[in-house]
Formats: sequence, structure tokens, C-alpha cells
Amino acid sequence: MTDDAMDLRARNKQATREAISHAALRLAIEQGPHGLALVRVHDIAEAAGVSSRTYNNYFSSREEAICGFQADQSRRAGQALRSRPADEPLDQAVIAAVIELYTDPEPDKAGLRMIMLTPALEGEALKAFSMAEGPLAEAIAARTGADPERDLSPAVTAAAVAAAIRVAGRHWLTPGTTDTFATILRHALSCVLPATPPDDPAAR
Amino acid sequence: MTDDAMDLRARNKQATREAISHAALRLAIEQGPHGLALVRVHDIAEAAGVSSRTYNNYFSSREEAICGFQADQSRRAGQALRSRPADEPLDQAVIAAVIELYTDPEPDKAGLRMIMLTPALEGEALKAFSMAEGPLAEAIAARTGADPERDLSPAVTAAAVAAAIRVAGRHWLTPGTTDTFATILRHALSCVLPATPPDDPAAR
DNA sequence: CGCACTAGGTGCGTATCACGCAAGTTGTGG
DNA sequence: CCACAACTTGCGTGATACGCACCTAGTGCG
Repeated sequence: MTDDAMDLRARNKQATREAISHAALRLAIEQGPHGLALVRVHDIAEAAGVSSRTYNNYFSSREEAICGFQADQSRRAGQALRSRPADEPLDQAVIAAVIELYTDPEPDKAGLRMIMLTPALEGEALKAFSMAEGPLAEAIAARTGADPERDLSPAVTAAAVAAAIRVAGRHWLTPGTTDTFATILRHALSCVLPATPPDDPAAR
Repeated sequence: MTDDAMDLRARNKQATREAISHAALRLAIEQGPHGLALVRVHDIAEAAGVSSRTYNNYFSSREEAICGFQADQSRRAGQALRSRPADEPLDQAVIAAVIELYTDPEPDKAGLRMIMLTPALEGEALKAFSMAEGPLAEAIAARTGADPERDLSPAVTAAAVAAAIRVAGRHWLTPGTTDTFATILRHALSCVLPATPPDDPAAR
């Protein structure tokens, strides 16, 4: 579904992007959060099997490359919500969609830890998670029938959901946490989602 | 309150920081979102009356300098909430605090527009707004009596509030918007705060 | 089946940039 | 008035991002 329906070119492009991003994250993990500066662009490109110049065609900074995977995943949030049954209440649909998206393969803790807990990556990490907001907002609006141009609630809810996912991730990485990521996600999301009142008077 | 209680050094330091940040934002606005690359570090330093090297002692990138003001303001969010009367319901207190913080001086639209709508600044802008999360979460926890280590809700709520502010800002900048920023903020925040209808029996 | 077209990859050159280092300058405390 | 600590600054350096021009591979058409 993701790599079908694309011509060879687009497929290769996506593959290269993932190769670079994957290599960047792997090298970053190897060096640890402190030696991030030691990960040279040249190394990333080499590990990914492309030239340094090509690397720069895909990402305009080390940080962006390292967080590329998260960004790609966030972009799928809208689609995940749309694939939920239409008669499901918004909050349940969002929770189910998010949990499916973020636990289908349980996230790589080392990678997440690197992305979320490295100060130098903070900006890009936030950017990566916030990439879910646009698509999510559209999907939410489509579901509630609200007009995104006039009603703030879809955008705000989407942003809140993205924020909740982020906080949940941070909590999941906290040493001593035993709960499943899914459990934590459910908790976090329930803090920001209107607790299923049959119909939401979002109009005004 | 903010510049008293600091010794001369700290005061000068803050002043320098603001001078640099202010100069950076001003120059960025002058060049517009497209010519951001034309704003050289040297220019910023010169406009702020410091050396390029000193500039780098305060900010490690042009982007960070430009968003410095927003970041500083975000840091005050926790304090703003704490200064609300203790018997005020959480949602009202948060709304009042945020509105006061973000409308005491009505934000400079040009500056906000530069910060929020320039792609190259996206990461730093998110970082700037997210700086409210930590202090806000603590203030919320202090108010609800929740233990931030065990309960996600303070952190999630804080993050959601920050996100709502961000979305509200974006909406306020949308051409054709006539509402006050305060009004928009109120709307956005009410989407993510547990609505406190006239009386709410339990705090959970 | 081969060709023109276009998107993507690569090498090179360059303008910046971030930061370590060490010396000079200005507050602070005794 | 002095010794200490914090802050500023100029210099030198390794690394980076990106424009430009050329080359390669995938695509669509006759």
C-alpha cells in the first residue's frame, strides 16, 4: 500500500530517503547523544551508499536526517485515522488509529530515546511529531464535518493529540516504566480528547 | 519583578540576549521569509552592538536567535499560571494566565508571522513554544496536587495548552481574521481543557 | 524497439558558520 | 584595595549547506 502505486522512480527515492535516514539514526545511536557532533555527514552518506551531495538533496541537516523516520511515520497519522470505521466515535477512532500506528511495530526504544532525549535534536524532533498535525486535522475535520477554515477545533485537537503522543513517548522512555506503550498512549490521549459525549457542539 | 532581584551581571546578560534576539528578529522581518539566508550572523551581531563571537555565546544558530523572544515568553507561562488565585478552577486559571501572558502587549504580528510561517524557522518555533510545557506542567501539577512523576495528565495538559496557543497564533495570522487574539486563544484553549461547567464535582 | 525527455545522482567550488582557545575587560566579595 | 569569577572578543579551524554543470537511469511515445 505504501510502496505499490508508486513508479520505480518514486520508489527508489523513498528507498534512498529511508536508507539515509536509517543510516543517520543508526550512526547517531552508536555515538550516543553526547558524540552527536562526531557523526559526520560524510559518514552518513557513505553508510547509506550515496554521495554527500545526494544526502543534502534529501535532508538539509544532520538532525533532519536522523529524525526522518519519525517524520515519515507522523505523516501517516491522517491516513491511519481515515482507515477507522466511520461510525466509531472520534475519541475512540483517534486512540485506536494512533495506537495502531505507533505500536504495529513496537518503536525502537534506542531510536526514540536518541530522538526525544537529545537536546540538539529537540527542534527536529518536535518538527517530526508535528508533521502529524496537518493530515490529522484534515482527517478529524472530515470525520466531524467541521470546516477547518472556520473552526479551530480540528486543528487544535490534532495538535493536542500530537503533543500527547510526544509526552507519552517521553514517559515510556522514563527508566522504571513497565507499562506498554499502548497503555501509556491511551492514558495520554484520553487527557486531551473529549470523553465521548455522543455529539459535540463544536459549532459557534 | 523580572529585572529586579538580579545582580548587574545577570541584568546585563539578559539585556544583551534581548538585544541580539530583537536585532535578529528585526533583520529577519526586513528581509522577509524568503531572504532569511541573507541575514548574516555578522549583521545581527553588529545591529545588537556585540561581536559575532558573543552572538555565538548566546545563540547557536540564527534561527534560535530569531525565536529567542518567543522562547523567553514561553518560559514565563508557569509563573503566569501560579499567579492566578488558587481557588480558580484549573481551566479558567490557565485560560486567564495564557491570555494575560500573550495579550498584555498585543503580539507583534509581523514578528509572529515571521516566526510561525517561515519554514526554515519551524523547528525553532516549535522549540520556543514548547518551552512553556515544563514550567506549565509543574504549575498545573502544583495546582491539582497530582504527582508529575506518576500522573501524565499535567504534562499532557501543558503540552496540549502549548499546542493550542500555537494553533491559535497561526489562526490569528490568517488573512481575514477579525477576532481578537484573546478571543481566539479562549476558543482554542477551551478545546483542550477539561471543560469546567458551572460546577465540576471531581477533579478527575 | 529505440529515442527524446525528465527526474534524480554526483563532483566541485565557495560562502558561512559554530566553536575551542587564550587574552583582555568588567562586576563581585572580602 | 585586591584577588577571583564572569563575560566579551579576535583568531584559527574543521565542517556544512547549497548553487552549478554534467552524467545516469527511468518514462512515455512513435
